[in-house]
Amino acid sequence: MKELKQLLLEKGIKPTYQRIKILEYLIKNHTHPTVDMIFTALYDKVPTLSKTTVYNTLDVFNKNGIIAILTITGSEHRYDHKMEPHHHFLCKECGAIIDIEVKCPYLSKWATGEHRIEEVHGYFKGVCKDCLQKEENK
Amino acid sequence: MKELKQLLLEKGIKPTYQRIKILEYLIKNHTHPTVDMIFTALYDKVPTLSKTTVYNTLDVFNKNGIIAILTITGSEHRYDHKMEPHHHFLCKECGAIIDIEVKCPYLSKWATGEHRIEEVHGYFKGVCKDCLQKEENK
DNA sequence: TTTCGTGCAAAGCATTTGCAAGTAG
DNA sequence: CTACTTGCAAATGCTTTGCACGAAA
Repeated sequence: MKELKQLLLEKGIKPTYQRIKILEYLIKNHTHPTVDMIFTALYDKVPTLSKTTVYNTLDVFNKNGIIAILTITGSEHRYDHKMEPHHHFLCKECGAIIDIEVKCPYLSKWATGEHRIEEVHGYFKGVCKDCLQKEENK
Repeated sequence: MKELKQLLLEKGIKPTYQRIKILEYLIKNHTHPTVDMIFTALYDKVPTLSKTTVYNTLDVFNKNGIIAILTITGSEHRYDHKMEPHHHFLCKECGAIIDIEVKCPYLSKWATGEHRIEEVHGYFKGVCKDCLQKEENK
């Protein structure tokens, strides 16, 4: 908890209670949540929390490079606490978003040499192994 | 024009005037347009056209594998007439979406082996070479 | 006739904006 | 005091849905 406050201060972000709680949630839950998931999960502990504040906070985090925004589903944004560079897999069956390790040296290396690349995204869609398993068991 | 009708028939899609026009637009304009761009561009020639029909048609095309849907911007869907597999680059400056050739054998090869992959997407964000040029000339 | 496609209007959601009140340094 | 943050409410924008009309087989 102490470290989170420190982490925000280092990035020049005022460590308010809401921001610490949202960051804590993102670090503990690598489920690529929506704004609504974050809001609902924290509402118990932070009863005055509003979605606007969640949006504001995520915007600040994103601009400071603490998180990445995924547009994988097409209907809402998903938020991902940045760790090692990796890609994502969306299961069309259950909706889960699963981290996929990147083994290629680096995408930008082979993809382009003329544009200035600032973000590298990659994602896949299909059916996750859990859902495949369930289908087999029917 | 004749070929477009044929192309739709082969896919089992009833070749209505609206559908042919929308397909023609997508083939002639590889600009990854929004629904609104398609609608606005065709409204002159097809005055009775509605956005609902554009949505319906794109949905049919997508389900038949004629087009791909990009969620690169996060605010609206972009539609791409499927050609060779490739990735996309979004310029944060001018909003252009530029095709990026894929030189890696195939992403799914090295990314995962457990989930059933049905779609492979990749995209980059940054500043395109045109906008970089403009900055230099200032 | 029966099915399928079209398109208007309304509804649905995620996100953004305006703004007043609160809080920290 | 001053600047920033919060959060309610309203607005915005993209997409979907309900439904009636119309065209084609």
